[in-house]
Order: sequence, then structure tokens, then C-alpha cells
Amino acid sequence: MGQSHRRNPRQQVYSDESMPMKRQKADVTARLLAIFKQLISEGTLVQGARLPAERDLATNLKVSRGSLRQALKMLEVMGVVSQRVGDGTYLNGAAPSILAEPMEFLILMDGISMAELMDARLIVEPELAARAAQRWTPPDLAALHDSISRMMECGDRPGELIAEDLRFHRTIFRMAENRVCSVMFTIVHQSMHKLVEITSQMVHLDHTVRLHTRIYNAIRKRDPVEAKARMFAHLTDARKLLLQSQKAARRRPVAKRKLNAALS
Amino acid sequence: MGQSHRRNPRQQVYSDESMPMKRQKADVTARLLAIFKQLISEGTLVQGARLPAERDLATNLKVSRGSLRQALKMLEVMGVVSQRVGDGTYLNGAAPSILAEPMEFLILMDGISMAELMDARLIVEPELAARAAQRWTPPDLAALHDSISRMMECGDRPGELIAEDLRFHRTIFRMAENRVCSVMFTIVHQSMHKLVEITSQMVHLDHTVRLHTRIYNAIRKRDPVEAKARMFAHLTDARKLLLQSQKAARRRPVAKRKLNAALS
DNA sequence: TCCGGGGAATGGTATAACCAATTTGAGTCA
DNA sequence: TGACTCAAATTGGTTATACCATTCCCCGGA
Repeated sequence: MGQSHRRNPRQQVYSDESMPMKRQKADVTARLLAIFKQLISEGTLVQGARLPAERDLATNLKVSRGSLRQALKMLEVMGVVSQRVGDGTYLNGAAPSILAEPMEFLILMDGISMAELMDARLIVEPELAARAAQRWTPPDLAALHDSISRMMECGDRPGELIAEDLRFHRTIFRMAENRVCSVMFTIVHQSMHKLVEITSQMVHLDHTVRLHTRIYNAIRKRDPVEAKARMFAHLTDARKLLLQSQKAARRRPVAKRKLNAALS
Repeated sequence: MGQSHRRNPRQQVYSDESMPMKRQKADVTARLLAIFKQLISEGTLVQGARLPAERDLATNLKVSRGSLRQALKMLEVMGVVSQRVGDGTYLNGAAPSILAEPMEFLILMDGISMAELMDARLIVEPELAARAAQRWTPPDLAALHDSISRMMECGDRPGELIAEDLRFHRTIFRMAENRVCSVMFTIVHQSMHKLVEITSQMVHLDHTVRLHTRIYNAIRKRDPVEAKARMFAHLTDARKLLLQSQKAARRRPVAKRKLNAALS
């Protein structure tokens, strides 16, 4: 058959504007999504609630199990529900990973680089640090301090070091008391680490601990201006290291396994 | 049968940490998602490309059409692909709405209020305005100017006014040259408008035009500090209006249609 | 050259069946 | 009495098949 696309792709380039959101014949799947939104918003479904079995639910909603599963699969990927075979489908609590999968595709499709992710952090995180300095409570500060302590014990294992770094920044996000930014940039942070091969020379333990400590001290003093500046310095420094490391290893180590066969 | 959940929900409260990302038996759907990611990343699938028909693709990938459709449906909801009956499945270009649906669920499940969305904008948009002031090119500035002009011609139709407001802010996002923040806060902006009933008294045309013009002038002067301050003032003002409006109409106009029957 | 109709291709949905993992609970044995 | 065993029931996971509605392509007629 070859790849004889018999039709003109009809391009449909995204205009700068948002799509008119055609309210067509109400896709069954879209309708199901709307139903779940309403069930959640009106409190019929609460965190931890167990949904009826797929077969029953499909019957009650007057749709086929296949269509229902399309909707449930989307909810699962977004982290809204968890499905366990032999057990059931449960509504999750607030899902920190709700944006993770979409973000990965966003990075892929827009060709977003690690540098641009870092740039985004550079725009937002200093401001979040400033807010943290103004709003922290004692347990927050203790968490921040613990994070630094644990990082010093990490040794040279890059995995743990990265995890501890993420925890430090996430704590600051939480202290800034804005869940929108917190969730978004937690995902940005994670995506960044997925995108780059973290090498040990990129993360100097002592160096990172020193910068984190400066941020911590500024926050503890409730000095938003200094906290912002310290965070800015920390991220600028990190970006510089990442760019150096990328320039050093310009090669593309990714094995481009060919899957073209799948497309016949 | 009633709602006799015969099993202990086994709570599984989200810990503060990210999930260990269990690499289990590789869900067929998850595997398909990974395949699509790779096809996109290695350039086998490019913008506008037409995917093989579902039946062929399922055969080639050695999965059933139902499973494939679960994966395709997720990609469609995320805006990665578009499916048209009788036509085919196409890979979209950079999708501005890739985070829209997940964001709606995030708002629902975390109980995020309009105020918190506005707060997030207040954290980020001033900084983006500052960057815009440093980086704009003549066409950008013209777009900004046009947006203000069009807004003055909107009259009192709130729909168009909101659309024009969104365009103004999105233009600034683009000028700031960070697609991560641009996409994220475009979605935040849209979600906010979905969440509140925009009333005409909340959006004073002349007032908005005046504030937008101040931002525009500051950007034109390439003065990042003033641009930031002007944007901050604009959003602070908007937040005040929104909160007032919410306080005035504390009633819950949402008709809580009961769907509990669906859950048997 | 233009126009229209028929057939093929495609996504959308529904149904049925089976598999694999898990829970449940009755039965069994110490 | 209590702990263990194991088979049945339940549930999500997957596949296969059939049919419908829409869209596109192409060919024939005006």
C-alpha cells in the first residue's frame, strides 16, 4: 500500500487564536469527561472514592465499555483516577503529576529545550522565593533546613542529590502558597531532569549546598529581595553549568531506534 | 447492590514525593504513548503528518483497535493529534491547548479558586512584561498596538473584550520569548475566564484600555522596570474588581444537576 | 469544463468474549 | 480458636468483529 496518503492533509495550521471549540455532536468520550468533571465538582465523587465497575458504569451511563475506557484511560494518564486490576477504579486526591504527561508532549512537539525550561524557572522561581520569605511558617523552615542537611549526606550519588534538590525547590514552592505555580514548576523541574543526562560534574555537591544555604538564610531572615536575588543567582549558575555540559557533549547519544516500520 | 464498596479503599494517599514510577508490565496504552513520543522525537512524525488508518496502525503495532483508540483519544484530548471521521488522524503542530484539559481537572481536584489563578498571574506576568520590554521586535509592538485599538472598538460586548484582552496578554507572553511560560499562562488565563461569570461591570472598557496603554508605552520605551510595575498594577486592579464582584454575588448560581443516578 | 452521485476509506460506537490479577470467603487443618 | 489454603467471584486489560455516519475521491454525464 505504501504511504500513499490519498488526500491532501488539509493543513489546518493552528492560528494564533484559540480554537472556536466546536460544540459538535458531543463526542461520547467528551461527554463522559464532562460528566466526571461535574461529579467531582458537585462532590458526588470525593478523594479515594471507588467508582462502580466499568461494566456497571458503562451500563448506567448508556455507553459501551470501550468508550468508557477511553475516558477512564485519559483520567488515569492525567492522574485523576487510579485503576487496579481485580480491585477497581479510585478517584485520586490532588495529583501532583496531572500535568506531567501533557508537558512531555509539549516539550516534544514544540521542540522545547532544556535551556528554555531552565529559562522558565529563572523567570518564576526567584519570585516564588521572595514570596516564601514573606510567608513561611516554622515547619516550612524546618523542612527546608532538613533538605539541606540530607543533601550533605547524599555523597556523590547523583540520583539522590537530584531528588533532594527537587525537594528543596518544591518546599519553597509550597511556602509561596500558590498551588498553580507549585504544580506547574514541579513538573517543569521534573521534565528538565528527564531531558538531560545528569552528570556528576554538573552538580557539585558543596557548591549546591552553599547556594541553597544562602537562599535558606535569606528566607529565614524574611528578606524577600535577597531571597529573590539568591534564587536568581542559584538558577543562573545552574544554567551556566548545564549549558557548559551540553556544549562539551554535543553529540546526540540518543539511540534513534527506528520505528518507522510501525507506520507501514 | 447499592454502593457497598466491598473492599477497603486502600487509601494510597499521595505522598509529598513523586511516585516511584513503577515500570510494570508496560500497559499497552502506555507503550503506545511511548511509541508515539519516539516517533515524534525522531522526526518520523512531523507536523501535519497523516497517520495510517486506525485499522492498519493497530495491525502494524500488534494491538487491537480498541487499545490503540485509547491512546489516540488521549493524544486528541491533549491536542497532539486531530481525528476527523471519514478523513484520518493528523499530527497537530504545536498545540496551544495541550495543557487545557489537565488544567481544568487540576482546578477541580485541588479546589483552586479564581483568586489563586489570578495570584499565579500576578507572580509571573509582571516578569514576562519586563522581558517583553527588553526583547520586542517591531511587529510585536504593532500587534500590541493593534490589540489595544481593536479593544477600543469592542464596545460593550464582553465576549469580544475578553478575547481581545487575552490576545493582548498572549502577545506579551510571546514577546517574552519563553514558550513554557507562554503556554502555561495562556491556559491559566483561559481557565480563569471559564471559572468566572464575566459581568460587564467587571470589565470597564476605558479603564482596561488605559491600563493596557500604560503597559504598552512602558514596553515601547524598553523600560522593563516600569513595564513590570504597570503589569503588576493592572493585574492587582483586575483582581480587586474580581474579588469585589465575587463578594457582591456570593450566591452559587451553578445548577447542581444531580448525576448520582449514573453511579447506580 | 463543471457538476453530482456512488463507492471506498475512515473514525465512532457497540457487543461479546476471554485473559490476568486481586479480592473474598468458605473450608481445612493444626 | 486461629491461621492457612484454595477455588470462585469480581474487576480491569485486551482482543475481535460488526455496523454506522461522515468524508473524500473519482468517474461519468451534462
